[in-house]
Amino acid sequence: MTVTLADVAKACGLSPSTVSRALSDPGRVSAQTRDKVARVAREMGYTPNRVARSLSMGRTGTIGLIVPDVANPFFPPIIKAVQARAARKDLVVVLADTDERAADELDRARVLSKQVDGLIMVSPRSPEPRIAEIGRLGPTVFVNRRVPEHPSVLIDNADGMRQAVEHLVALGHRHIGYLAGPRRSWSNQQRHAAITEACAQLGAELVTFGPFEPQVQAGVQAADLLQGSPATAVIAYDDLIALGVMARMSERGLSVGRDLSVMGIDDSPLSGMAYPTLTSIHVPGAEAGATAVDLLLDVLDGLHGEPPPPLVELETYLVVRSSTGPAPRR
Amino acid sequence: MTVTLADVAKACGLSPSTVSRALSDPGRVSAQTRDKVARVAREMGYTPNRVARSLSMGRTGTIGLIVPDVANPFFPPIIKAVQARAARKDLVVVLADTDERAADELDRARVLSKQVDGLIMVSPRSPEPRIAEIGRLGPTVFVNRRVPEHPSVLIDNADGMRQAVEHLVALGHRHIGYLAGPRRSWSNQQRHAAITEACAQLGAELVTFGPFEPQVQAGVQAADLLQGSPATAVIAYDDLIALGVMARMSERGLSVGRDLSVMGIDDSPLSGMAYPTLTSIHVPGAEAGATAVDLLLDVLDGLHGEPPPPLVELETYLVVRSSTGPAPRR
DNA sequence: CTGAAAGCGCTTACAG
DNA sequence: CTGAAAGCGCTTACAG
Repeated sequence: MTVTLADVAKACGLSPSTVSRALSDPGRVSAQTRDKVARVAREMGYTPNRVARSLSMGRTGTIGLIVPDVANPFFPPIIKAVQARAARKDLVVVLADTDERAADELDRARVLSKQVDGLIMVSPRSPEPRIAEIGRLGPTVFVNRRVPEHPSVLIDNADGMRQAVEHLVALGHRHIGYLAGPRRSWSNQQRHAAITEACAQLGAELVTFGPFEPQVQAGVQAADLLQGSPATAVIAYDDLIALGVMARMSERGLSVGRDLSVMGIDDSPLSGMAYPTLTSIHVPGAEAGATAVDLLLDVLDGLHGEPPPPLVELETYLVVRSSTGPAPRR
Repeated sequence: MTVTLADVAKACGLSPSTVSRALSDPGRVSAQTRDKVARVAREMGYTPNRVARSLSMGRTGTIGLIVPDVANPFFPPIIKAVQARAARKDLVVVLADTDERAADELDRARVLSKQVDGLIMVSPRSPEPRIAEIGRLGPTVFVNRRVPEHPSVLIDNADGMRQAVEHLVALGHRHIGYLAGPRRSWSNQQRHAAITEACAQLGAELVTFGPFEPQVQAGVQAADLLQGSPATAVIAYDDLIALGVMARMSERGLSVGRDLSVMGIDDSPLSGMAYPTLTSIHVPGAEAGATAVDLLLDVLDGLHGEPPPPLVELETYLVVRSSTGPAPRR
């Protein structure tokens, strides 16, 4: 019922080989053949069977994308970017969401790796050894995690963090709180380190709370922990936690930006939606996604030469909105 | 380099046929054979090539999922649910995001349809005829859109809408605004119709504004249009628009819930994150996603009999939070 | 430029 | 219960 290469060949009075060439590498057949095949194929409504092609070519035209949580607003822009970039390169993307369960990552990666040309692991939560195992499944690029011997797209938190602390210090804040993310998060470690350094350099006192899950609810909880603290400003591991803090403060009748300055990280679409709007550190998720696709393609195409795995580092910067303001007088 | 069925067969001293059976239908071989094959396969690290299997079986074990916008918080829960349900059934899901461009839907569907067993189209924006064409590409289930001759998962807006209007009327609101979604949105039509009916029955005056894009920014714009209106409460096409309205009102120094009651639709995770928290009509996105997978599987498995295409209708209900309150005295 | 042949790695009637 | 054979629909050296 569905028309195959052989059907087209028969209709043209040509061999399947020739039809195949006419369609995929028109330069290698006569102009006459090319035109005829093109016409007949169109008339018959022929569309190549990608599965068959995959089998004989050893390439599926598919890449796998694994993220911790589609519902966390940090990831959708990445997913969109990967998807868009892949589509432009005629690739299709299969998606898996691990629901923030680190233990599921390897499993999902195993399944996907069998039907894709390569994998993009975004913010993987697995411990070191398991990450290495994932890397061995096939061509893999990591986003937001440095993995030895593998191409990775990293976020350089240093600049953004420094700008953030500078901003707060300039506003008169001397005691800054950091609401830590989960321990399994690689970027939490990076962020904590960067902020610690920035505070040391700029003469601010740092107090750390947490760890907290990257969810609004955790921020609500964090807000209450802040009560006895001298911190007049807090930087949250991500925007979700920051939003939770804001919501809770408002609920308690406190003014965010006056009584307490709150800053998020990610600059997710949410930041502009909150009220007051959330000052946040921009993390270029979309660029990271697109870059990851490019890197993966490089690996797939250049399977021969083994150049040192590329490591792209993307920059962060502060976006000031309304949730941060002058330190309150004491 | 990668071990195949044939390798395992040779190592076992059996034919590939037998090894294939031992692995996929153990009941059809001797216990001894079964055990041996299982052991050897494991030892050799054999994993079946899914592409080859797909080609010979005519099933890819993959389903396609097309959504308008991954970044719209209404869709992630659906995506997660589809993904989770599919994973449990040993299916992998390939995702496409059309960026709210109705014109891209058919194209993306065409590409995907060639490498999946079936398609799930969520809230498709294409006009009628093009939707029909998509339906002809292969087994397809539609979510949030009624398509003749095709299984669909629909959202029954009537209950939720009625509850919403009842709630507002009970609070003393007599003039209600509806901030319409885009014309291409099927559910916008449904919602508009349902709210119109509810208002008529409950004796409230309805004023419609829009259409607006499902984005926060559009809500900001809508808030200003409300200025001269007698409406003391508004129901927005979706939570994003509602949030925009809220943000803008707060910016203008007005109190949401007092000066103006605002209600969203979708009850997306966002609703609980806003301040004040957003009263919204719950739309069971996750259930819809899971149901869609089940329906699709039914179609795929029962290709023989042609029972009338199932049409599942999911209910909506009101979730009262803090953005709605008594009508202000005039 | 074109064709016959082999191969990609599995599955599945058909015999035995 | 097991095997030989054909087939899924394409691609690609190898000849000519």
